[in-house]
Amino acid sequence: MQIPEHKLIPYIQKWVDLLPEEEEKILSAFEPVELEKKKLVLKPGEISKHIYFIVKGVLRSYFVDEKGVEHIYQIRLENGWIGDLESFFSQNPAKFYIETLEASLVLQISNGRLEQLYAEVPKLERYFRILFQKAYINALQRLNSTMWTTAEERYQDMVKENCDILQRVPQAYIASYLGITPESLSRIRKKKS
Amino acid sequence: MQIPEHKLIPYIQKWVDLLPEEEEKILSAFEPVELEKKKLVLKPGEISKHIYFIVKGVLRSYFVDEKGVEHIYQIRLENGWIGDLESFFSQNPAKFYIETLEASLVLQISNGRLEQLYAEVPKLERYFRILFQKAYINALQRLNSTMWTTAEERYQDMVKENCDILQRVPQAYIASYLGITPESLSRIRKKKS
DNA sequence: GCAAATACTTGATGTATGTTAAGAAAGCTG
DNA sequence: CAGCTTTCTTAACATACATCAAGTATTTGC
Repeated sequence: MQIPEHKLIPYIQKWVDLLPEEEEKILSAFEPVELEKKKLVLKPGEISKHIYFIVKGVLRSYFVDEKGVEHIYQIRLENGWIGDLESFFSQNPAKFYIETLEASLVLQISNGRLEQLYAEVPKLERYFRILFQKAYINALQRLNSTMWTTAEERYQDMVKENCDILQRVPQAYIASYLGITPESLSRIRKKKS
Repeated sequence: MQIPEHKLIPYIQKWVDLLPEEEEKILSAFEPVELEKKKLVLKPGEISKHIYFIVKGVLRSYFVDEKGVEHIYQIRLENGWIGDLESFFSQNPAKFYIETLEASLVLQISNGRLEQLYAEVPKLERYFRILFQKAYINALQRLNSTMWTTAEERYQDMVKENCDILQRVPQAYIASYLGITPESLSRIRKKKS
């Protein structure tokens, strides 16, 4: 399959300069995959084989608690990465589902191939170091706001940032992502207007 | 100052193999600093100059909200890293305080020196890539438990893990770290016994 | 070893958000 | 566009945790 147009390389170049041959090596390590809407690419108990760079579409990761309630912990759009990192890097059974919310196109890479790629293009360690650094800082900020602000403030922040997610995913998913019930989010939205 | 005994190198070697000369380069980049108890090493508004590897002692990072309430978001012990990463890496004004809770000994490194060290010892990119990867996975787990379990469960989990923090820091700090008030933690503890 | 400061506990009451249940609105599909 | 399904809203009531206020225990400094 011809790799469709995407921004993987520009997004890496934001942080590290690549030689043409390095770009080549990176591109050939990723495999494009088209996914229909509502497609599960990972289920709890499986060993996560891939992480995914999203070229087009929306994916979420979530788990289901003992009562059968879904809890979404990530929603990612174009040019974002998604995966169950714990399972992918440690090759332990996954704890999460990963699923498309729209028909999507992703570039996937396996754990083994990524390790090989690190050896071929050491600069990539730097790229992923910076990526995880930023992801970590982000996760801590989200943790702070979850612990120390109301759901209402968290929702208003999302609105203020004009977050694309709001336009693209059902409200119940946004509620779960914010850590509240759909009923609560509905009430919050009512209050504002 | 002679560098006191510490486990920085063994902790790095857990993830990457170092040549003797690489160990040398790393060691010479870090500066040991002794800190008294309750010493602030960073205040909001300052640009964070260093990150710290803790040889001995306990440090916390926290912020103070508009009402003057402290919110602790990290407590770190021996062989852990602490810093305001956002400020350190972006050289933006810090949002957090960082403070010792005991007399402590840390190894500090500046942003510029760390970049230089990455150039001298590229393997370090790999070490920090893995470190941030794990920190990120951890932060997401903490986020999950904060959103979707009760404070009581979170506290009991800490007890079950036999977390060293419980023995070493005042209860009010643990409450804040768990995202609740000291009064609530006191009641949770009462219930159990 | 005593006073003062700090840390922890307890109780009464308030509030944000959850739960349950039902109905209204919107989106799909033939 | 009719009917079915999914999503969203609304209301009454429940609950975990916060807040405020006071009292008790523990630590610290002289």
